[in-house]
Amino acid sequence: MQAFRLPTETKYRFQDAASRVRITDVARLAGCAPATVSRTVNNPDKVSPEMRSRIERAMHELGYVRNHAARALRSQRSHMVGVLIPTLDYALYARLVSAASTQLSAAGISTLIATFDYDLDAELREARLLLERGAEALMLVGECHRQEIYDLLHQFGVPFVNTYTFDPESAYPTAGFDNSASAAIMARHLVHLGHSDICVISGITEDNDRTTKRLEGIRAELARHDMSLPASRVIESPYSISGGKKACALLLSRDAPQPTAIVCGNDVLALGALIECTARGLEVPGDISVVGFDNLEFATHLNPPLTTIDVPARDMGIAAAEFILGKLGGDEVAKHNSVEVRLILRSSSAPPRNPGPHANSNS
Amino acid sequence: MQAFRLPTETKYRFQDAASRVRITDVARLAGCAPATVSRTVNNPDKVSPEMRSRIERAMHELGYVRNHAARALRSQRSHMVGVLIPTLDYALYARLVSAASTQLSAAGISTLIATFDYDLDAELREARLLLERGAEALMLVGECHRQEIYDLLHQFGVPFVNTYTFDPESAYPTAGFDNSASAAIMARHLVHLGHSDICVISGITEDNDRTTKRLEGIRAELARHDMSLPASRVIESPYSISGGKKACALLLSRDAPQPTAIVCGNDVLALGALIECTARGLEVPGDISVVGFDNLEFATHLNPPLTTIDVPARDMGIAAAEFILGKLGGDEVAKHNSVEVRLILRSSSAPPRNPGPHANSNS
DNA sequence: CATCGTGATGAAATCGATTTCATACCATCT
DNA sequence: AGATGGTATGAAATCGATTTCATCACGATG
Repeated sequence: MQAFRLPTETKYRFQDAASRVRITDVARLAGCAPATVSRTVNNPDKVSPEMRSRIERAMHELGYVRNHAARALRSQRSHMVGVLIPTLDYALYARLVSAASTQLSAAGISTLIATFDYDLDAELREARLLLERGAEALMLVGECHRQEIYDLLHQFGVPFVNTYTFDPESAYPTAGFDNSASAAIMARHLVHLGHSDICVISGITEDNDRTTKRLEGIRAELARHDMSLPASRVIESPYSISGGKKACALLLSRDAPQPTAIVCGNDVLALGALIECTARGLEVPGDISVVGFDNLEFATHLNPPLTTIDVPARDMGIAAAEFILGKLGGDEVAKHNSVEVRLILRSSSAPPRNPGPHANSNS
Repeated sequence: MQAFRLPTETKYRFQDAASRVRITDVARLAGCAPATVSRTVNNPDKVSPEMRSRIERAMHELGYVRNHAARALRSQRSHMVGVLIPTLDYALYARLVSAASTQLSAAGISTLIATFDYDLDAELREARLLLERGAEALMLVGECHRQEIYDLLHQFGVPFVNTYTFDPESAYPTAGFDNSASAAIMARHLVHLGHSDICVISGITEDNDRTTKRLEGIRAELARHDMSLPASRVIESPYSISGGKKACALLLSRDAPQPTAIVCGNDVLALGALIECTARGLEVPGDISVVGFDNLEFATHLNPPLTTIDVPARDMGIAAAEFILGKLGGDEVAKHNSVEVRLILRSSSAPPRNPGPHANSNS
């Protein structure tokens, strides 16, 4: 019985559909060798015009579509890059990926995406998977990754870039901004307004160099003005509105003197803090200033509008994509690329009722 | 033995890195045939325990990573699915993708992402690219696509699902909700409150079945109450705050009697409308009701909090992923899957000053 | 005791395009 | 005329894993 099983004809329609048009089919119809078809696809000017048009007609007639796996296997080029981000469920990350993906697509490169929800072990697993899938380069977020990721990247000889961070001193390419300096700008703003009792609601700093550096930046700036930031004035919270509310409540209910300003790790936390302050009958910015980070879309429309730091996620995505494209193209590319963050002054920050020693009229 | 390895040793480190460990290297070290290594990777229980552990040790020692292209070529399985969305720069799409990607990843499937910025021709190009890359299935948004996409999908025998829509009558699988019915719910809500002068700020309806259906749903519901929706009471606008403001300004400045309620295509437009109304000294909802769609995170925190329709994007992503996984696994799967939208009553909607004939106390 | 079935393994074919190398042709130059 | 070079094309090797088919050993069965 095996003997006469009619080859593929009688099998599932799956097979049927799967037996797609191959390059040899095109070659046969066009009356040439597969190599010539390949050339018209990849190096059109190496083929004579008549032959080319004949082949193009054949391709069109048969509805030929290249087989990527075969192509990738032989040419060792996958035309795909991997993007590895904590989550897509945060506007700036989504925008970063969006911009990068669009940029890459214009260069004929597809984007493989993977998220790891801030779990570095998951990140490692996904990285391995992306490399296995043949990603020619990787876009990461931040500098803090499992050492194995760096090892793998090295072993595979795959270029990559750490986004959301900028550090000319780093051994690894970066594309982003200096988290420490940016947070310091905000701290300085508050100090200049005359605040001396400053609290911080930070994002979770464990395994996260961006949040860690922002906190460091604030601490350093305060130290520069002879102010300290004791542990009791800092609370870490996941990036959520309710987290911001809870953290704010905790800070406000402590014995310590009431803070006159709260620096939040991002706008979402700031929104939570704002809500909590309002609920407690505190006026913002009259009784207390609240500032954020990221300049999310809603920040302008809050009541009061939120003072924050604008992070140009789109530019970052483009910069990262350009870096990767350059690397893949074998160009000389700057190892570190920065995008510009800006302090956005709105009305959620103002001088405290009793300005401190560093108060500054022009801030 | 070093002597033998001269070739690769002395080449560029790039080459070095590129000449990755292959299955034959593992086989050699483990003293078996490549086939056996392949089996331990893909069908561990077809290999004896001793052999398996020997091979696993060898793989680990050499840092073996499968070559996806070869694997895909031979097995005709890419373990990748494509996701084709208008933009990642909209919270619900990002969330949809995020959820789907996570779900797929858990099943060992990677996500290829492509965006087309609402340009159907770009969508077609990207679809072709995704299929060329070997996507085993496609996740689309809406039902309105170039016919060629459906043709290609058919030709390739690739399963797909249209998300963001639910229509048991559709010839193509859907995973989402009934846009028409959902918008009708909102219209009904306003009618029950007693509104009779209702305007609509719709998303762009060209090439977009979701926006088109929402508008139809509103129109149908109004008709059910003997109310019409003349063209002069509808403005289309891209999904942006400024678009919402402009559209709202236009509606309010027309000769027609002032509307008592504005239905917006999404929360972003509603926010714009809200801002415009406030700027004109209109009280919401006292003078005019404004309602949105999507229940974006900020909607609760607006002033006044926005009445809207909650769209469970995460559930949709999961449903779509499950559908695709089922299809790929050869399971029986329901062709159409719906997720539940809910009317979220907040304080941006209220009865008009002079309730119309359909006013209803319990709404 | 011959036979059969079963499970573990190996040898070799295979997936579909790219790429190297060879060839044929024609034009140009000495 | 002969040497040279460039261009268009074809034949065949190749990428690295999977899969089919064959083989072998071993225990069970009639």
